[in-house]
Amino acid sequence: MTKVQRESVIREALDLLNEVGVDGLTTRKLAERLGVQQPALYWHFENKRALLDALAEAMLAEGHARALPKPDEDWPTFLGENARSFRHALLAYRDGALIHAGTRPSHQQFESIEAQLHLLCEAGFSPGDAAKALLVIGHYVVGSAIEQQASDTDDCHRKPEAESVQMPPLVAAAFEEVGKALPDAAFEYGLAVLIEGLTCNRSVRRRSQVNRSKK
Amino acid sequence: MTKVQRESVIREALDLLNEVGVDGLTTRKLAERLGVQQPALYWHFENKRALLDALAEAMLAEGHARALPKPDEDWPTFLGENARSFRHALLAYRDGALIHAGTRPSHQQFESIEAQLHLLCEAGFSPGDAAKALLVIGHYVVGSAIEQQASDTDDCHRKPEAESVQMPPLVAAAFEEVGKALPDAAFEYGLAVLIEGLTCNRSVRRRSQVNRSKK
DNA sequence: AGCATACTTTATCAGCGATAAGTTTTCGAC
DNA sequence: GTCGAAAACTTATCGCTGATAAAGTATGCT
Repeated sequence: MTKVQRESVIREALDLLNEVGVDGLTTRKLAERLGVQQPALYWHFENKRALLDALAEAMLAEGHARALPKPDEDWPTFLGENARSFRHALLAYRDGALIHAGTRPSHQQFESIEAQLHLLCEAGFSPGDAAKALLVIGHYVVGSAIEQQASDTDDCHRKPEAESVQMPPLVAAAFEEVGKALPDAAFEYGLAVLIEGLTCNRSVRRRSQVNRSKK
Repeated sequence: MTKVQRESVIREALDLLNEVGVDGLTTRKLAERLGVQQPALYWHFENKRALLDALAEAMLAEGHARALPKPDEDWPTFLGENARSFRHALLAYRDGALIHAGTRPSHQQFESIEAQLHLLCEAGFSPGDAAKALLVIGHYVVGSAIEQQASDTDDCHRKPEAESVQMPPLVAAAFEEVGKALPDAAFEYGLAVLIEGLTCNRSVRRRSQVNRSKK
């Protein structure tokens, strides 16, 4: 079966990714792991971008468990759980967020998006607002995951103690308070802010819709 | 003066970036433009990453006008203007957001951050919450800019009419409503949601702080 | 047996970032 | 003015990358 080979390529690529990062993920290293010559990969994937797209899709399929709302879930908790699940999938592999960025939603994801839009529209969102809400949360998750993974990779190549000296007082205090916590704390803070903003926005919009409907 | 040359390299690199994108931005093409041999660039920049970092810094210096709050600006409008200005700077050059991502704040930016934190702390934010708020908005701006520029680059290589056929109804309706508007509409929506969430969150936190202070 | 399809190999390409070592330019001190 | 050092650039070359062409091998259907 051809599918078996293709999926084993993806598995090995994800493993390799975690060891060397996206810059070190070369077709030759991957081929060597698979006990195969490098051009053999081009039978299964048109080019490297197609391979990376497949990796992004596999990461989501593997780690993004909460793509669909549970039976009687209200929309704010679903949006939160969905964002956490999405983020978890992106962070599960080195440079995962970067690889995901720039990937268009695959056709099999359409049904998940449909269900998500359905949930929001039943709560009073217009289709456009619902789509924007999903987009906004997605952008936030991707943005914070990218920056977190970027700073994970960075770390060493900077003067270790020289920075604290020339830091202004509030920056230093903020570093103190937020630098000790896990980066998840900042993410959760932003996620709560976003969802709270959506609920506020929703009630405002409903009111103005009522006003507007009187004409 | 050595600075003159270095800055002219950056200028030409930014021009070239807009023509060919970050993947096409090679040291050879850049050197050719400058009427110089390729290794000459390594006199001014240690490696390509250093050049890209300089580009990111130059982009902000050039386009990010609202890094500091105006004299009597209230914090929600400043955060909005600041985010718009930041986004504008990232979008001014092709793949600008991607180049910016993974760049640590340069030391000259510290004073801007200090002023921003100051504004928020005077409004009642704790230093940690203020830092988280700035981080969150920054992540959102970067995330949406990256995805917007990624889809700008994409465009052509997909079946043009086949997609609308197999789209579920709500996805299609959302595409209709949000696809026609400029991508700025979605960004502005999210920005408003974020800031509204911050104001709500602020008042809640103040109340609970009052409660807690009674002990 | 024969033949097409699926898969892999060998050989090779142009292009990339980077380094080493030598050459020219610039410019201030004397 | 010239001389020497530092700055700026060139020539030559390296190892590695993604990618293609063409030839080879296995598999399985008729």
